[in-house]
Amino acid sequence: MLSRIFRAMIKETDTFFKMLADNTRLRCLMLMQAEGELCVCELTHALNLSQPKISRHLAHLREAGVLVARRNGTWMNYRINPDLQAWALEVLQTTLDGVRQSEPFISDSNMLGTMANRPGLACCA
Amino acid sequence: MLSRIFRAMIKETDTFFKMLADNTRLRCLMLMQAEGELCVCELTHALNLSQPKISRHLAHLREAGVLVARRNGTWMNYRINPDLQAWALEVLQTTLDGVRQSEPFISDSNMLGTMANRPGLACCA
DNA sequence: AACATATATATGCTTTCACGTATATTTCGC
DNA sequence: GCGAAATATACGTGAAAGCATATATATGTT
Repeated sequence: MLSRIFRAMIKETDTFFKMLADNTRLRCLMLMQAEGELCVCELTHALNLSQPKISRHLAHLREAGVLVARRNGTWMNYRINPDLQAWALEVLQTTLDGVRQSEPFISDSNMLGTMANRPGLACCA
Repeated sequence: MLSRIFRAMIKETDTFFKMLADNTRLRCLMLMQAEGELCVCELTHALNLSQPKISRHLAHLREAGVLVARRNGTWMNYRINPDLQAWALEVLQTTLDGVRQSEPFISDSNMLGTMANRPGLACCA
């Protein structure tokens, strides 16, 4: 079985860090690193920012290869690209461990946790 | 002995990544992570870039708390701030491990290695 | 003090990037 | 097909950031 041979190569190393160099994008990434797949409305709610703003940043992250997207009905689910270079994935995890106990991660995480009608967590489950 | 209690706190997490988000700065940082302390002329030679360009980026890195500087005669030696948060130091090491076998790190490292009259490595040692 | 070396800063310019608002697109249920 | 919900994009604007060139500062030597 010739499974994934090619990793999602980010052209330049600094491109990866450019994606982490914006607070909105970083908050989104940290939430996804912690929670896995999230949709636009969950991120919009958690960060309390406008939908276009979130959507545009997610598009950037996707174009850069940092995120992958999966459509589920009207929802678009984004998650960190599992085919990123190993060192890049490790950087994300290390960063999460570093910010886990501090703002804005705590608030974002709480907002997400208390969100009503999350698409993934069906109301009737 | 009340040694270092306070770590060099970077105000915002994304500020740290902004510093890594420029190719010139990243190349400098990777060299310093690998080699330790380096002076401006060594970096200028290794990256083959203009002195003002290197100097300005080092100043940015210093202002952001990512680097510390030490004067030695006419030379200014820069090194990665050892008081950075642990996760930030780990990110730098992980990144170095990730780029060690690829360009531009290989070339930069070679250029540094073959540089004549390096200030640190005295000619008469 | 004059000079050379190493480094830092200033200036003017161009590009990149993030933003808010408005609008378009996609999908689903009817 | 139509309306509603979720998401994406377009447009105009302002701020930030990088660059090259020129120049200033600091240190050591004579």
